[in-house]
Amino acid sequence: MRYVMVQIPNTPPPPAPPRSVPTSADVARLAGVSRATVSYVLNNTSAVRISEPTRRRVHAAARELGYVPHAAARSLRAGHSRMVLMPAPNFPVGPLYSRFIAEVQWALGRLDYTVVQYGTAGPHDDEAARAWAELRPVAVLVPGSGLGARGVAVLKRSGARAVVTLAPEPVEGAHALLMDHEAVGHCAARHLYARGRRRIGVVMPGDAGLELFSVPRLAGVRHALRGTDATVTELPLAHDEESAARLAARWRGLGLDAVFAYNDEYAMLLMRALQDEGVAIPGETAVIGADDLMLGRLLRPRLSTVHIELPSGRDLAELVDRAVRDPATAPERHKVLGASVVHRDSS
Amino acid sequence: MRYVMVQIPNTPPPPAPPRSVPTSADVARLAGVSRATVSYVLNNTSAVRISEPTRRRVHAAARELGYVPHAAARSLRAGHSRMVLMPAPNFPVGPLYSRFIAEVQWALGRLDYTVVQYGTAGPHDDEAARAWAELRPVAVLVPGSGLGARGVAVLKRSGARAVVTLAPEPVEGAHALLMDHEAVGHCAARHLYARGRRRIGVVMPGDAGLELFSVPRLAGVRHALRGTDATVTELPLAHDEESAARLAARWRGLGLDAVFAYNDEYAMLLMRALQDEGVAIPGETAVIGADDLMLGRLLRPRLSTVHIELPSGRDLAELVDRAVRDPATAPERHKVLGASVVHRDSS
DNA sequence: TTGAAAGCGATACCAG
DNA sequence: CTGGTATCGCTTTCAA
Repeated sequence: MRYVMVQIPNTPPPPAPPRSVPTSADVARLAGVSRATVSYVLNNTSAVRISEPTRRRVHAAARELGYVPHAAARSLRAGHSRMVLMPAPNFPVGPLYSRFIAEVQWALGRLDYTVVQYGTAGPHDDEAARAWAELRPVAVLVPGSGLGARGVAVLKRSGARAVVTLAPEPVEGAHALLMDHEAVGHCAARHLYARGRRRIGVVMPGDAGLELFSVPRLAGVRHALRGTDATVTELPLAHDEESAARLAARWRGLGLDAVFAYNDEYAMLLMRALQDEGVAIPGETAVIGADDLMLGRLLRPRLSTVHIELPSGRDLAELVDRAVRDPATAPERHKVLGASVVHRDSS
Repeated sequence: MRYVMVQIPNTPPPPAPPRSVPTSADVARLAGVSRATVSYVLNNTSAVRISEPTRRRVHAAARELGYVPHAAARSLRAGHSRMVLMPAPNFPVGPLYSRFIAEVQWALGRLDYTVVQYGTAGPHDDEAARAWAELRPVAVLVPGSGLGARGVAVLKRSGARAVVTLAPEPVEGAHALLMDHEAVGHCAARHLYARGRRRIGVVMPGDAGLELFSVPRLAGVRHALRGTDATVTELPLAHDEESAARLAARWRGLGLDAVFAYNDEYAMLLMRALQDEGVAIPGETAVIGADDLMLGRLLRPRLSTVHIELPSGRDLAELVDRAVRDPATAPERHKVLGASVVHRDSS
């Protein structure tokens, strides 16, 4: 059963034929002054003093016409804009990440930048970079790691004074906020090892786009356990019940005594399937998630997790601002991901 | 403990001094042709035939300089753009909604529109509308209900050929996708009533921005139960454990035999608190959520929920396209929210 | 087939 | 204090 776009009858008559969009010339005409004067008045230009009556007439005319300046024309003339371009991430974003993004936007707004989300970051950002560059943003903030040195060069050549990537690996020529997801896996693995677990599973989510994080997390696990007697087993898992049930059904055969479930959502999915299968948690198998979501505290047993700390939006905004003001400085590299275990009852 | 912006040393030397941004004039000069010819070649203008050797020279020059056209200049000249502006929603979006948004973007992209997210929709959209209008979008897609007739007028006067709102209530002059959240509450209430429940609680989330949905959902519940012997009790609830525990502690005193928990996340929160308090579900109290998230199926008892159906992104994109092509038509109003109960074990 | 030139809307210099 | 005017980068007639 689908309910889609059921049109309901509407009353209002077709609107009046649209007048053409008013320009500063229209305002000038109506106010009986020149376009220059209009510009001075509406921008409060301090270098020039305009008489009060004139100002009034200009403002009145602008209001009457519903005049709104044309951003493109303005920035064309000015030769620059304060637009920060941020392509939408192409991976499913959790509450953590989306809060971070919102914070960044807000902080950049405070610094008088205009944040614009255009298009989607993805595996082919070097091509997409051309499209982004057409907008002549003063800075570009790219989540994920689809952008290479070529893309950065395109953006810089077309006037971007700062390119910042948010990804596990830095990119030549761009500032980098290094989201070190290895640390997450490292943390989780050390915790499980310390609790006496030796045969450790690592969930690899099926969700497209998540490899960006899951692969480094796995690497972190491997790294933490190198040289110990522990084993690491990859466990592909799609985000649905059937997949979880299948995995749980062959669980005992795997002989694992612990699992790092990628994040809290996958942990919940897997934990439920294991419990349905009669696997005792944490007795038979310890489970740890990541992201420290609310839902982990609501599960029974309460879910152990890796708490992830992202930088404040303000910090990132200030990095962008610094870079814009002084584009000549070498790209900064910041490690911005803090990971720490929150031990609860599932491990 | 906070890990924030730990700078790590970096090797690369400061980049070469940035040349100024190449324009089509530079390309023309390098190719030894006029700017007009450059434009013809790069835009594949069919009205004019350019010799193959010339085309080659132009393309080569463009590539060598890393030329990227200036979108603002182009649309200034053209007198219009294909930008669809979509302010980001100012309420916390669930997976349902964000998938819808992504779909819309994709579908509009297919129709050759450029979707740009700029700023945030909010309670003061009539003021924000001015800022949006500066970008001269050909269409504006506004989630939430902060935009009034005034804001719509501003946008239209500055050239927007279509304004579409996604909200419970229509706005004068704008096309409307009516998200009828009353239907959600209505559905839930009828279900609970049919299952013999009479003293019905309705969770009102504390999350800012959610009143947009919670108020209509409550109204839907009230409406469904009007004229029956059932009672409706509002239950304010913040999205944290303490708040849930407090509510659960006074639960028996409330004497409710059912609760519509706003959505699945709040339902999970409340259900856990009730279970911790020893309240039997569904025996003593029935619980129903909304949004039909995965997590509902993972809870025990499995969570009953209201499944919500949003229109396809393609449909919305086509509405926008229609409106842009023929702005004279009266605003369309569409009911776009389908609601149906998914009965599981919690009710 | 190519080039010269007008003009989109806003701003900032320089005269008056 | 205010008005003419050149200019930003690009497209598109109109002529050659």
